[in-house]
Amino acid sequence: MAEPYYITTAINYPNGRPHIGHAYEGIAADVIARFQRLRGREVRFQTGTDEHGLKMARKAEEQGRTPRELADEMAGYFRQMDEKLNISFDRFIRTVEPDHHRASQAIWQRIEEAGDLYLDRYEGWYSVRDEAYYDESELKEGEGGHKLSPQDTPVEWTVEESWFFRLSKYQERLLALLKTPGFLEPVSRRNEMIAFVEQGLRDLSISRTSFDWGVKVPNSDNHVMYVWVDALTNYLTGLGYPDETDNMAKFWPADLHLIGKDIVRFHTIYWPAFLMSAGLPVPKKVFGHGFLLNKGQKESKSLGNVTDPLELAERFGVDPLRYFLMREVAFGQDGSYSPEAIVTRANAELANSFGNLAQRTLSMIAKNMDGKLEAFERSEADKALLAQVHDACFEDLPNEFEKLAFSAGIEAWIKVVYACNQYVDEQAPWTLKKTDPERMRAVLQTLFIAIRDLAIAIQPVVPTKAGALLDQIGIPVEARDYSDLDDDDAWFDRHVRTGFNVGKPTPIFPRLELPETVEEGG
RNA sequence: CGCGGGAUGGAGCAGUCCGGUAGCUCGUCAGGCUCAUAACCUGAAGGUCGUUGGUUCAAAUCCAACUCCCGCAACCA
Repeated sequence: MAEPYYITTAINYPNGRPHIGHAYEGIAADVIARFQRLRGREVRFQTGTDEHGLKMARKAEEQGRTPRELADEMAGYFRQMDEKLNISFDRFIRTVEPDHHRASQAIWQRIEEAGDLYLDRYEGWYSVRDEAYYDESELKEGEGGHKLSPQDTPVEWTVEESWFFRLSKYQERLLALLKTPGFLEPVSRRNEMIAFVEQGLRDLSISRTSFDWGVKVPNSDNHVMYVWVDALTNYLTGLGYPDETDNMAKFWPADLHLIGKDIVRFHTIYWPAFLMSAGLPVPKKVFGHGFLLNKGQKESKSLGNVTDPLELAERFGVDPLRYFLMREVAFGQDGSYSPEAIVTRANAELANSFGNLAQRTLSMIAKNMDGKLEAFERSEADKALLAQVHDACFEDLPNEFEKLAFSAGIEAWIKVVYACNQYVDEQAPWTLKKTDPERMRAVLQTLFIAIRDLAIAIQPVVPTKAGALLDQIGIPVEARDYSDLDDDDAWFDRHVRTGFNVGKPTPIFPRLELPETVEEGG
């Protein structure tokens, strides 16, 4: 029975179009999902959009339309991006969907039944932008005597009736959870959250009466839920909560919530507390990845350096873009990207090293062996190379990916690609062709085996291209799992027996051109 | 005393948690090969790992202090 694996991205707030950060998170989650599938696990992968809240309501108002109209349009862009980037989600959830309202209300009621809610009046300085209240002592004096939040956002004195969640009650349990190795990664984020909890937790205001674009609080119709209560619940909605579905039994608690570093607090403090209160298990792991910087600068509309991820995918190809993002940046840390960097990385590793390895090998087989494979004797050098390839593909890359160290995993993989090219050079099959054709065939077939392993291993990162290569070398779709890497080349014997023919290859990873540099005007 | 991240050969980074010959890619220079996507392979030059002090037989890695850079208003992972 396949072991289940449930992974989620944060659901995206669609008050603008998707940007590179959304693409990054989606791609990373997709790589994990595909990786776990190749490991033989039964994967459920959920992503989507978080459409409630004041900011959406205001944005819609500005545009003279209903929040729902805005949400429909924007959610469409996000979904379109996911499809374009080959994000293999099982469910794209929208928080406006009826089952989500039902789930949110259900968890609310559980929390209420646990005695963790109370109605109170909330008076305080509220920042619309932050969607948060601040204590008088936290405020700063802005220009003209206006009060500002610690983030320098304007605050207004607001009085409203609000439901409160007894967050303080869970302080000790949360602390224990945060200290559980592996629950929150990377570790730098963990220390931050522990410090936050140790400061002491205050009860959380979790409903609003000032607007109505959200999930209605049960039996309290003038209240809508604080966006985070409803947003976080999406992870349960998709499994059928509150019904006791097969999916709930199989996939909850989630194996991994993949999120940006800015929302770690919501996922590792509020969310577990809500779950504890509702009597549900907490997620096994939360990972807060870093941000992508555009040549070292954060992207922003005001700087005018916002990149449309679809445009990047269009320009460089989906798989090269995916490869770049996973390879270039140490996952968990901030990273930087630029067209130059994408082109350099993709050309050096995908085109020149891996793509060209496949191309030179397959075309020699096609030309010098009529594309036919045969049983062959392996020399020490052949065995050594294949052992190295096997280790990288079957051990190193999977081990690193399991730790979410994508860059390190791909590095192990590309190292062995280099080793293959080195082997080609040392063996010089073009010379063997004249001096020792049998040996030449052994060399080329050794490479053929290596290429198959390499292509299987890299599938999560470049699924389309790896798939195309595997097609070229005749590996059936059902024989491309990681477990197939360990079949003692039974597949190769099959290939020989069935008389598989290697056709004239076409390059899988063409070199990319650097687009005309557009000089910014002075 | 706001919070956090960073400082490693020309550029971009890994290594720092669990001290022990400083590693990768790009670039540069020299050479090899010609099967292949003007691709591939080999070798070389180039770093007192931000500063100062401490712990240690030994510090990029641990401790203390300091300097500089970048995020933390909006759009926004």
